Amino acid sequence: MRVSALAERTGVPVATIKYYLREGLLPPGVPTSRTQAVYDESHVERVRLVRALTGSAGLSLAAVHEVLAALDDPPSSRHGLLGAAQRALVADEAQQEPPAGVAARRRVDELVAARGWCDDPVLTDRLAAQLDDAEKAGVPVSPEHLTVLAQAAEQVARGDLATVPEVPADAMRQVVAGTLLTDPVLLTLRRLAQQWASGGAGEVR
Amino acid sequence: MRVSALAERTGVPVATIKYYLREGLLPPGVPTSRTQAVYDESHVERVRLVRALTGSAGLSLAAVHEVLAALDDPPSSRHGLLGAAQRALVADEAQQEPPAGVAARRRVDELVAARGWCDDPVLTDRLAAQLDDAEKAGVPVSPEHLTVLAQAAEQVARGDLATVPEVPADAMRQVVAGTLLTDPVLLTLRRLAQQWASGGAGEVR
DNA sequence: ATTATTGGAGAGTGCTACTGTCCAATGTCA
DNA sequence: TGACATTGGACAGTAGCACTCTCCAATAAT
Repeated sequence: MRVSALAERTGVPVATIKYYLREGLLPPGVPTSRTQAVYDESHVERVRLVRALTGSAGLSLAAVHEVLAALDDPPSSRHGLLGAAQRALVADEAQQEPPAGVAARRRVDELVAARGWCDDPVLTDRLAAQLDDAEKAGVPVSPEHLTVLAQAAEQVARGDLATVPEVPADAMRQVVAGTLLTDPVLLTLRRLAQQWASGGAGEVR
Repeated sequence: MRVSALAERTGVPVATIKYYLREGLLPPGVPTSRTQAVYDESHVERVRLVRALTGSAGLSLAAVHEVLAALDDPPSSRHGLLGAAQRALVADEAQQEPPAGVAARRRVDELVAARGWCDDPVLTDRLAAQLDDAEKAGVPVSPEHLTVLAQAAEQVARGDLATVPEVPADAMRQVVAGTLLTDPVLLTLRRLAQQWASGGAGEVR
């Protein structure tokens, strides 16, 4: 398969594929001469993955790059696999957060302790900053509301882990790409469920 | 309060506030002369809301504009309020989705029917497109997984509605801004819960 | 009277994700 | 064999977004 065929299979313009190759998002094809190379199914999948991650998942190409690096270097043991997957997920858009208030920090620490979660500093910092943001915007998150969200998150997480296959490389793909791609799904479901919970069909126009 | 004071109160540069004024994200202050106007607390809140929505919630300024328009025009009756809030939420980033496969469409229809949800065409279309995206990326969402997500979404939605105050304007703010700002919170909680569900502290570095 | 600030307007910036153009080397088909 | 299309590689150009800068005459503060 040459570039034009790859472009046709994926629906992505040749110019864009060349760009992805240059940026290292796509491994080079196998050269058959000085000005020719062939691509295979793995390239098709990779392009589709990139498109899905930048599309509905909304990642930047830089974030996609990190995710792909993690997927290409899966730990051989099953132990530590989820840790690696987590690191890839957590780093996906590591915006440096401002300090985050002390009050928010304490609430997060209490939540983590109450639920018996482990205290990942990156994630808890981020969470504290997000709660701070909401508070500053005049829409504070009540402890009860936060608890409900946390319970739902646990339910989701259990469901996520139930789908993980045995093979490490597949497991990585499933956890990392699966989580990133179902993030928007979860948010859409939330809106649908809000309509349902608010009394349903009558409200919708 | 003049611009410089507003800037100091919110931590946003004067130039940016001028920009927001120009773009209509911030209502003009009350002019006291030809080259002077005063701003009040509502302006401070508005700036903070805009920053929160573009920050952790990740909305574009165009999306923020739509959300603010909805907040500034709350329906007087409690009936239809949630409908209006929903419309604002749903339109927040109305990327026009490609057709979305027939299979995905049917799965969504079945899910909506099974759970007794109402069939908002915009949301169900979006959901179908997202499932399609995941499938094309090689990370299909199993029916069981989707069901788990839907159940969690219902739980979240019930919690969301429990926090809604009586006053329509406040209710709008709470539902619309609250949902948008807790979207990222929910996703962060999901990652924390995944670490917890995967065996916890041992996995984390 | 002097200095700082204001609203308003327009131009300029930096970043991201492409997109277009050009090239000589190579492949494809007549 | 020749005409034409395609390829990899390099670089410049573009569009959109969210600011940011500069300028201005008219105030406001001291």
